[in-house]
Amino acid sequence: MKGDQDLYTLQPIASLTMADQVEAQLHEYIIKRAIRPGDAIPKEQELADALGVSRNVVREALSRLRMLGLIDSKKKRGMILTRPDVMKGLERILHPAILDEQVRKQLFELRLVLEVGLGDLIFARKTEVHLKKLDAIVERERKATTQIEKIRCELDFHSTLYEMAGNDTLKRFQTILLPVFEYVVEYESKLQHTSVGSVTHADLVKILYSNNAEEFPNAMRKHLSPHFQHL
Amino acid sequence: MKGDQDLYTLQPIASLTMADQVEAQLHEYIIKRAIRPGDAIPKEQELADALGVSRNVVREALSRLRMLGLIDSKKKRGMILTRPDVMKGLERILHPAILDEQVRKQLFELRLVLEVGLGDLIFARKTEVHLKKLDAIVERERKATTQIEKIRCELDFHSTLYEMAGNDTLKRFQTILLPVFEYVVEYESKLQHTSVGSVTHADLVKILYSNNAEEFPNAMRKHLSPHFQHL
DNA sequence: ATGGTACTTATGTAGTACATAATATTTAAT
DNA sequence: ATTAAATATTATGTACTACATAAGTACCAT
Repeated sequence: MKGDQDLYTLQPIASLTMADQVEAQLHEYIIKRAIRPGDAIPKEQELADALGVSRNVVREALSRLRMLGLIDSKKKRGMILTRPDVMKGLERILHPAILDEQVRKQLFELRLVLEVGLGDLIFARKTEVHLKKLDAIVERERKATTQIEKIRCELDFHSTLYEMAGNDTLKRFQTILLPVFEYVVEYESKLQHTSVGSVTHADLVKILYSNNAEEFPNAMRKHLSPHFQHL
Repeated sequence: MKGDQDLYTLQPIASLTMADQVEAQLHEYIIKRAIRPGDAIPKEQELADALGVSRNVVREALSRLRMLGLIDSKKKRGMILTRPDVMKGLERILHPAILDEQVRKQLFELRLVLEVGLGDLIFARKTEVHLKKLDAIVERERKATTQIEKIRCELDFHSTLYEMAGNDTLKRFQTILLPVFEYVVEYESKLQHTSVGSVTHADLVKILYSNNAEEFPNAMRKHLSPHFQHL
């Protein structure tokens, strides 16, 4: 058709609801004014009046910010800004069942990337206690008879690595991603027998006992190599 | 009304609002029923009646889910489930100014982890076009005179690496994290002159031209070593 | 001062009414 | 009869009011 090119100039109609706009404005308000956690923000009715919308709309916008952990509200105290919880939004969405197949795959790749790169944080912060814990898991895995027990050890081992990294945000991220991983692992196991990588958990622990951070990334790459094959 | 209750039995009161509970229930409803994107969900009034709350409350809950990208709503068509946008919630929160200092630091560490571990995805998906693009950036950087131009090249280079990984979720994640990085880099630059790592961008490109994925993680570690020192 | 009482205030919830836009239905026109 | 226009229908979006509830505040009595 002739007019097709012209169509590109058309932008998707904004069609933002009032609540959307109010949310955006409040967000900007918070950021621009550099409001510190603990500070109070205007009352709902004041905001409604100032913005020229109904309190209802303001509440919808505030409800979203509250969900994100940006604000907290008490009955009479009004609303105060809180330290936003970075991972809160992710928690609600990252449920394997409602994720696109492709996104699931991408999140799984993200996990591989994280674990390969995790080395330096671990080496910087590992303690004897951590290493002993890994030893125990490896030992438990060696004795494990059932498949379920082995999988549990697998999860424990890698979770402990994230713990050792001493980065709460990262650890939390991993926890949120866990169900996605399980989902993908199950899918992979149907695809082919997940051969164990040439580097075992025991090998990884040995490297961690040494102080040779250089070896870690490639060791982990080899450990995860069965998964990398699916790229 | 009656006498006082035993204080020991008092638990940290949850004090969930109706909207909170409705949100949780709707969330569960969506997941349990395995509703596929495109499917319709009941009307607001129906939900309100079924849950025994006012439509107002239902709307607050729906508003949150809509913000997360879980549902979409058109005027008459009702509401339909959509593919949730994994990163949407993060986008709104990850503004450096409102983040805890510690969280900022942790996110910056996350970036280091990501880039060190990024190698295998890049090697699996890199193309000639990508490599040429990196060449161009390195060349631009070599000729750069101002500090600003150099920093821009720095950002472009690393952004391109994420692009090469061919993982949209990951790329998006990096884009969202960018402002946080800038914030931290500025902070670091005050702390001490950010000496360039012993491995340059040109060195990294050379490795990417070769097909030796083994070298990448440690090369990147050395490249980023000035940042790692702040651990 | 201490403790209680009543008052005040801001959020939370309910309910009604209407605007708006998209669909469905009916009517009109060629 | 098929198409086009007008109309009715319906679900979301917005506004407004009213009241419940909890958390401060002030005031009072002992």
